[in-house]
Formats: sequence, structure tokens, C-alpha cells
Amino acid sequence: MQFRHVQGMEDVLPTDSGRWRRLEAEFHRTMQLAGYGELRTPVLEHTELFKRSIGEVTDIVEKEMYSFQHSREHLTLRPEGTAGAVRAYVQHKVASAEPVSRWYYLGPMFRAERPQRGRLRQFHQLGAESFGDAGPLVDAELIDTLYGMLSRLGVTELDVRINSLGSAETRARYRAALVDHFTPHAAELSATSQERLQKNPLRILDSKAPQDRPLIDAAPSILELLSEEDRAHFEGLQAALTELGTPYTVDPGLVRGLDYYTRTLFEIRSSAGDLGAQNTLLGGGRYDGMVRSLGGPECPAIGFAAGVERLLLALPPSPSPVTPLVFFAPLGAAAQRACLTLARQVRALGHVALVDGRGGSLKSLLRRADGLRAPLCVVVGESELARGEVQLKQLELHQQSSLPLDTAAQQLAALLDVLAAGSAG
RNA sequence: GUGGGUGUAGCUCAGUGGCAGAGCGCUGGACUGUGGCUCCGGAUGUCGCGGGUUCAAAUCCCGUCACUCACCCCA
Repeated sequence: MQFRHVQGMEDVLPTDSGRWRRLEAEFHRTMQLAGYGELRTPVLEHTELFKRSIGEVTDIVEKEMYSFQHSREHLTLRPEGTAGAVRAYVQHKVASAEPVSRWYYLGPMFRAERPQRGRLRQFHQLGAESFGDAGPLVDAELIDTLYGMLSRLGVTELDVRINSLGSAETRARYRAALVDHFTPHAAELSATSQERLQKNPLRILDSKAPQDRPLIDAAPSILELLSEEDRAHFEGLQAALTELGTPYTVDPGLVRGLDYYTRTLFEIRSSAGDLGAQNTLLGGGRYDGMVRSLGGPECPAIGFAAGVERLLLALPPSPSPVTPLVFFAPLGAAAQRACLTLARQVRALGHVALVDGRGGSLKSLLRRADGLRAPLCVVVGESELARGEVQLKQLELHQQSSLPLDTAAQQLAALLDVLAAGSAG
């Protein structure tokens, strides 16, 4: 019996995890500089939390959640990060401890969808939430921060889309307007759009069916129905983005499948790299009503989430950096033991050291050193031990010299310091 | 859930009825302890699985499973 990973849940082997770490490091740094602190929440939450926050009639809740019952508890593997963040914010009464909270997170999420390029069942998101600030400046700042991060990562062909859904009341008015617009022509719509007309008319705007296009183009725009306050907020956002010089497009057709969004909605897409049909790198928006609806105080909030696997697809290929290391090639049992000690000393000085204890001819040991692209190789045999030295080979330079056994570790570390400084610069 | 594509060595793939293959990778050797190149050798296969047709099946037929891409939806 051969085991495979569960469908849609993939391993990240050490040959690939370097890319992950670089991406994560850039994200940590970006958010820390913007004043966000890292939040870690459990992967498992009560099922009810997601039903309440994401919405009962969304695709995620209706058919994509990994839910199960354990004794009395109904539990679900988190399909996204915002619900858990808001739950933690409310549970720990953070609102009464500080006026504004800026949190970021990263980790695995789970949705039982059919996997395809850029979409897995266990996938990874990095995201952030900002609580307590209702103004459009924080919206603009977040979008600009993310745009900057993507640029620094080398993702090209970025396309920033923004829209405003207005307040809850505005949304209700808009929904009614859409029903009025589409109902007389319901027969001309695609089957799924006809279904959405009943369940969630906003999402007809998302339809890609060509036959729906003319009716969608003729549909009223949410922007026409915005209240005075909604409009001021949206204009404030645009003014700030313009001031920052962050390119954006207002896209009145931008809607989301999650119920909780209000006012600002945004998405950043890219067609760069190996990105397939799933080209939305990140999406987010304001959810001013959610803290309240999960039992907390009235509290405005905005957040975003990005798909790590998609970001990695969009990233330009980069050569994996070679870490300077010393490879110990001992000949014989006594030399092998001596190398263990030397390697430990080198590591204590902060450098990577590998001891090959597999034996074999010196030729094969050197081949292994080459295979690892080790700049330094230390050969130790009986004659070296007898003289109290080791033989150092600088493989790239084709040079060799002898080092006294008792100071070898320091000298090796010093050489590796130089190499590390060289490769970093 | 629906539709398309693909399953042959660790990887990328060739092989359309007649002995299971190539390149890369791995590994051993070419002066008893000196590397990358070169040369010679070696290991790794239920040809996804099950059935059928045939003297003969990786190849044709039926079924099945897996992977993958796309729709839907989303990050």
C-alpha cells in the first residue's frame, strides 16, 4: 500500500520551502513596519462562527467547509482567517484595551473545492485586519502597503480594482434595484444567474456567461446609490490613493462572495508568471458590521487576505541562493569522530557544517562536496590526524592548505564569514 | 457538482501489435588518498489498476482509479 497526500493538500519539500520563507519574511517585515502585530489563532473553530460571519447562503458555507462533530462540538477547519481574528478580538475584549488594533496572520486554510492551478484544498493565506478605524485613510494605506509589497517581491502586471458597496442600508437598496432591473428579463439570463436573482442578486454582476453581458452592462451601478457618507468615504479613499500615486481602477462590477463586506472592496490581480485562471492574488474590504454581529461592540474594520500559493506562482523565478558551508570529508573512523567535533565548533560560530559519515573513496567524498556546491571541504585522514592538522580545500578556487586542528574551526568560520558577506552583497 | 487532457525509470518524455527505451539525475570505477569535464560500468519498471481480443498487448477494446486543467466559486 502506497500512501499519497490527500487530494488538494500538498507537501512543500525543502527544495521549495526557501521560496515560501522568502515570501513570508517579506510579509512579516511589511506588516511590522506598518504597525501590525502577528496574530495566531487555532485552525479549528466552532462551525457556527463561520456560518454567522461568512453567511449561510455562500458557497463556502454551503458546500466547501470541512466540518465534523466531535462528541457534542460542531467544528470546522477554518476556510478563511477573518472570522477567527474577529472572534479573538471580541473574546479578549481588545476594543476596551486599545482604540485601534492592527493584526496580521498567516497559515493554512481549508476549502473542499475541486483543486486546480492556484487553488488547493489546504491552501495558505496571509492576511491582516485593522479594527477601530472607520476612515478611508486606513483603507488607502492598506492597499498601498500591499501594492508596495507585491512590487518589492517582483510581481508584475498588477491590476488594483476598487469598489464601494456602501453601508448595509445602501446595499439593501441596491439589491432591490438590481432585482427590479433583472426580473423583467429573467428569461434571457443564464441558469446560474437566474438562480442568483433569487438568492444573491449582487453576484449576477460576477457572471462570466456571455449572454448575461448586455444586461449586466445595462444594470444600475452601486455607485449611483451611495449615500452621502458612503460617497465621501469612497472619494476619500480615491484621493488618498491618488496622493500616494498608487494606480487603481474603479470597478463597479467588483463584488465578493462573502456576505460581510461593506463600503470599500478591493482586489489585486496579476497575469504574471504561471498564474492560471485564478489570477486574483489578494482581496479584501471593509466589514464594519461584523464585530458587532459576533457579540462585540460597534467597531469598524477592514482586512485582506492573499493566497500564498498564487503569490508563489506569480513570483519571478529566482535562483536559489547557495548557503556557504563547510563539508567534512573524513577518511576512516578516527577522522570521522574528529570531524564531528570540528563541525560542532563551526556551527557554534554560526555557520553550516556537514559531516559525511558514509565513507567511500576520497574521490566520492569530493564529488559529494561538489554536488552540494560547498565552497569549503575539509579532508581528514590518518596522516593529517597524526600531524595534528586538517587539509582545507577551497573547491571553487582550486586551492588547498593545511590548518592546525585546534584553530581550524575559527579559520573555517572566518572564511565562511567572508563568503557569506560576498553572497549577501 | 460538470467538462476536457494525461497516466511508461527518481525527473522530462519517446515508443501505435513482435526482446522495456533515451536524456538528465543517482551510483561505482578509470594510479591503494584528491573534485566539477571526459570515458567505461551499475541500480531503479506490477508500462496506473482490472478484465477482454490476439500466436503475441505499453500499443486495440471495455471498465476503473489517480493526476491535471478549466467551468462554478474564491485568495
